[in-house]
Amino acid sequence: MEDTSATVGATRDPAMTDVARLAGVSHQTVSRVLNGHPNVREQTRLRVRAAIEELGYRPNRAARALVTGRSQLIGVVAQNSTLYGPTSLLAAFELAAAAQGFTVSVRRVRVLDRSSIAAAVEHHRDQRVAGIVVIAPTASADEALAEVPADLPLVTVDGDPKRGGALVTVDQEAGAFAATRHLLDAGHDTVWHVSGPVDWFDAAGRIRGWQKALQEADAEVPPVSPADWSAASGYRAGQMLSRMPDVTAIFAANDHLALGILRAMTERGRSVPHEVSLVGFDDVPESAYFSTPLTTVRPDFDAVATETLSLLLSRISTGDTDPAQRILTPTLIQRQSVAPPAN
Amino acid sequence: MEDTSATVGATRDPAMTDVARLAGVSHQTVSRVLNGHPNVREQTRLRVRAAIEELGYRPNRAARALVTGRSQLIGVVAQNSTLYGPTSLLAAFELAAAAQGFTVSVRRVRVLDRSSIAAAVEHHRDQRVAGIVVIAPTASADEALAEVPADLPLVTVDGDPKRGGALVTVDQEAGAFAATRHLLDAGHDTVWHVSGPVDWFDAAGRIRGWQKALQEADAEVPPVSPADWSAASGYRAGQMLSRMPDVTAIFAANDHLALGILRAMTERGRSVPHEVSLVGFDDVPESAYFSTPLTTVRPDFDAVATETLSLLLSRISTGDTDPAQRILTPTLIQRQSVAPPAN
DNA sequence: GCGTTCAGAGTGAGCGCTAACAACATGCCC
DNA sequence: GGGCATGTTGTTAGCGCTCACTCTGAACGC
Repeated sequence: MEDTSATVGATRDPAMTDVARLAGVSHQTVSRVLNGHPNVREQTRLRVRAAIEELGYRPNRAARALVTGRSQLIGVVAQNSTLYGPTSLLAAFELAAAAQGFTVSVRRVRVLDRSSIAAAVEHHRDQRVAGIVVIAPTASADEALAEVPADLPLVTVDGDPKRGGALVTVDQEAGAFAATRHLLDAGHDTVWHVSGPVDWFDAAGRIRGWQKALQEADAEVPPVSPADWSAASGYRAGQMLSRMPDVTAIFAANDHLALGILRAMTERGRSVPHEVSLVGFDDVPESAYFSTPLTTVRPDFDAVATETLSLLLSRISTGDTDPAQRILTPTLIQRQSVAPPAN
Repeated sequence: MEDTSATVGATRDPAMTDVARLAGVSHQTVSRVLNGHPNVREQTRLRVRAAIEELGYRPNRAARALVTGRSQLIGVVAQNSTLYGPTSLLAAFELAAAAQGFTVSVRRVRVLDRSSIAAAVEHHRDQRVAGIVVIAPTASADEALAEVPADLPLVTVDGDPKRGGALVTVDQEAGAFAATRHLLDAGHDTVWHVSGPVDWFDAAGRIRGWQKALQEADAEVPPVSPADWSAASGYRAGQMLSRMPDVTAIFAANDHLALGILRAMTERGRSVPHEVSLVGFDDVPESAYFSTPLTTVRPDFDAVATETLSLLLSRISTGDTDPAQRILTPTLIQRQSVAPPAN
């Protein structure tokens, strides 16, 4: 190939006009081919495609974004954490978005406070994203969102179902209800709960579902043991609970808490499930291999991700802004950490 | 299509000329203020800033990118997984990049094969990213990278240290050596190894470090038990090892494998650490709460992330393309899963 | 025959910005 | 005062695209 392009490296990338010249058409025709417009003769289309191929032409997105005012960019605001749920969700979302031809730009915030979230959203607006997804699992995150102008498609994940706007989340309450109900059904008089941080909607929802199941069964509602999501805090809560002989069933707000509880129980010689039954939440892949395989509740993070994307894309294309909620029900996964009470 | 936008703001976003008009200067002066050029009178600068504030003006990045040919975008290619290491790394990288004013666009690939990676890299080139980071932990990923044109700053993470190019990774060999050495020091005759998938460089490096420690100690080198990174596969490998009475020490290629092994040992009534000692790798936050708190090796993912970013940024600004490797040494975290052999 | 339609092209403007240069005032030297 | 550097600002020309046009010729109806 010793033709016109013989000059070395420093030449600029080929532009649409270069393709047009090579194909013997106008730049507009190249644009039409690229954007799949009708009214281009098949033969012309082929010539253009060949020229594109030959030059290794790639459209300049910046130029397109400049003139159209739109981009194929989706901004995501997420917390800086490696928690299983948000992580799974984000990975699934990125994959799904890529499949739809969208680029995902992720902005992590160190803490979920008003100003950090506002700044992250502002950043995405600066980038002229087509839409924004905010993983807003806490009240503070949610408040920050209330201040965000509604002129940009925005979908909240794991946010407050009671808030307006577009939202996708898991039915925490139903999951917690099922977990608690399962323990009651096994014959326990009541169920104790080690919760996540109470300013998280997920944690609050799980508390509600747990309470509801107890109340409907006329069971005593014991005090909540508050924790964060970590195994360490589960361990600490478990140390307390392990000293209380009447505790025979525990619903932990996630699997890592359950792991910590499991360890505390073992240390104190209380066998799970024979003396204490335990249910977790999330179904992390490891939970089947805990020293007692864990009965837990599995949210479908893939489904949350695809729902989020489809909701966002529909808002991007229609400009819709009215509230829309998609709430997915998790399923109970039964393993070996639940048994009837000993006596 | 109805254009009933939520807000009345049907008028277009303010542009630089609008700011200029309000401030009584030319658009070029606005540009100078925005880009921190010298040679703008303080008074003028203030007037411009006030006008920007008043109009809520935000620069159009697409226009800037179009004219400069540069963007403040970093593309990341990552695998679709929730493995602790890559996840931690990615989160830390996103945070660090944001702090430097860069936007991170993540492209997930379903499998780490040649064509997927090539497509992901192409996608980023289409976006005219300033640089690319590829998390390339397997041979196939690495091969794909060999075909990528070198005209764009690219840093590989977790790739093959023997390959040229810019690379940041953890010294797997040193970590595995330390883990194995620690078990030998405890008095074990030899150490068995449950490895990660052998096409992963991490896994291969850990195997090498383990072997080296054994060889230097003139210990027998038992066959490797191959697994993937999951607790499930660790459990399967553990079932085998638990039946072999002469197995008294195991180095697992990561903590989740160790968890599976732990469970298999427990099922068979072999106590950890009294009958079998066990060391993991990664130091996942839960590993301190396993039924036996796990002695493990901790890579500093934050450091990997910041090293990656600094290496990439330096290449972006200097245009450097010669090989550069940054290899970080992990540290051994001692807990309770290692003890002297029983007899 | 002439007008009408329409597929299949091309032309020109302009999106919002930066870079290069021009223009002008100011201060300073000799 | 002329010449010249220096600081400050304005003017102009694109970057590579899409959009709204215009233009052309063939098909078709009456």
